[in-house]
Amino acid sequence: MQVLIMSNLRWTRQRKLILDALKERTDHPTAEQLYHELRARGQSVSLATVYRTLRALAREGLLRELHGHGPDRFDPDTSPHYHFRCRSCGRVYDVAVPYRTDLDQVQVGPGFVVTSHEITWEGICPACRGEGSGHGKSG
Amino acid sequence: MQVLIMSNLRWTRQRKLILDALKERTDHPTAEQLYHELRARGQSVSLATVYRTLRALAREGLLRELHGHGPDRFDPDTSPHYHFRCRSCGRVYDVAVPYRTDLDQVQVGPGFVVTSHEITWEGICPACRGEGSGHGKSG
DNA sequence: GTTAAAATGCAAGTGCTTATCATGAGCAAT
DNA sequence: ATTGCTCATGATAAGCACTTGCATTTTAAC
Ligand SMILES: [Mn+2]
Ligand SMILES: [Mn+2]
Ligand SMILES: [Zn+2]
Ligand SMILES: [Zn+2]
Repeated sequence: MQVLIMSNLRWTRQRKLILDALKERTDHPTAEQLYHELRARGQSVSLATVYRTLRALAREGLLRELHGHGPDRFDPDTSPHYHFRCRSCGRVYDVAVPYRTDLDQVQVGPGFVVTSHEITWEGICPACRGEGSGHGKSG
Repeated sequence: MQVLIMSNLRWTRQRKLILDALKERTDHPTAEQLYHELRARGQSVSLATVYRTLRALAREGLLRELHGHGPDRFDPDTSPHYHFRCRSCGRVYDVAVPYRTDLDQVQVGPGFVVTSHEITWEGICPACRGEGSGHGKSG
């Protein structure tokens, strides 16, 4: 199945594996988490390739990169939506608040060109609430 | 002059210098930028101390840390407000959009505790618009 | 001034990510 | 199916952005 029709990327075994593994998840994993997931399944992929692939697929618009506190995370959902970040475990969750198109029209100031906006909530996630005093890093 | 009345931090020469240097700026500098600024003024401060001081003062609520793409940045303004990040130079600017207190009341989901939110716009800043094809790192 | 606790500078260490480069695999034309 | 060009991968080194350990000051309280 040809998925990279519009791109000039080759559809390799590793890229299939990595993109599939990401699509199975809704917790916005880090490159390293994806790497461990694949190894656990007995699939052989190098960490460098995981990073390279994720960046490449992001450039092609097939996934989205999230930056913030700690290592970068990756999102298989490229549609506009917002996030919650747990300041205990770092996990990122989708937030079901409607996307505000009007915020992309905001005039930041003279000479500024706005291309996007994002809203991120911070706090503690359910997984960390029920974890003693929770200073976990599980996610 | 005792500024750290409420805190248990000692008011050292380095901390004065670092906080003053930060307060003079509105571009949310990185630790390294502050470090170079101070050196340029002939003030002797180590990079480790700049980092330690900024983290310590942030913990005390005297300044704010900003995370995102690239190195952490620091903001002398601790009041609630939003930011614009230039994806060319990385500089961060304040955005004069009124703070939405209601967004801190958003129910992310069952078991989630929200402590704050932030909105960040992305795009190109005026400094980078007028820079040829601008792929600068000046900020 | 003495003194105990805390801060600094230097250098080494860590975590995340990218670069290098020899080898292997995808893809299109034979 | 084979060839050949080009791009991708794996292994590992290097790079960047911090962080930490520790001996040596400094601070601030007596
Ligand atoms: Mn998402
Ligand atoms: Mn600000
Ligand atoms: Zn959590
Ligand atoms: Zn800029």
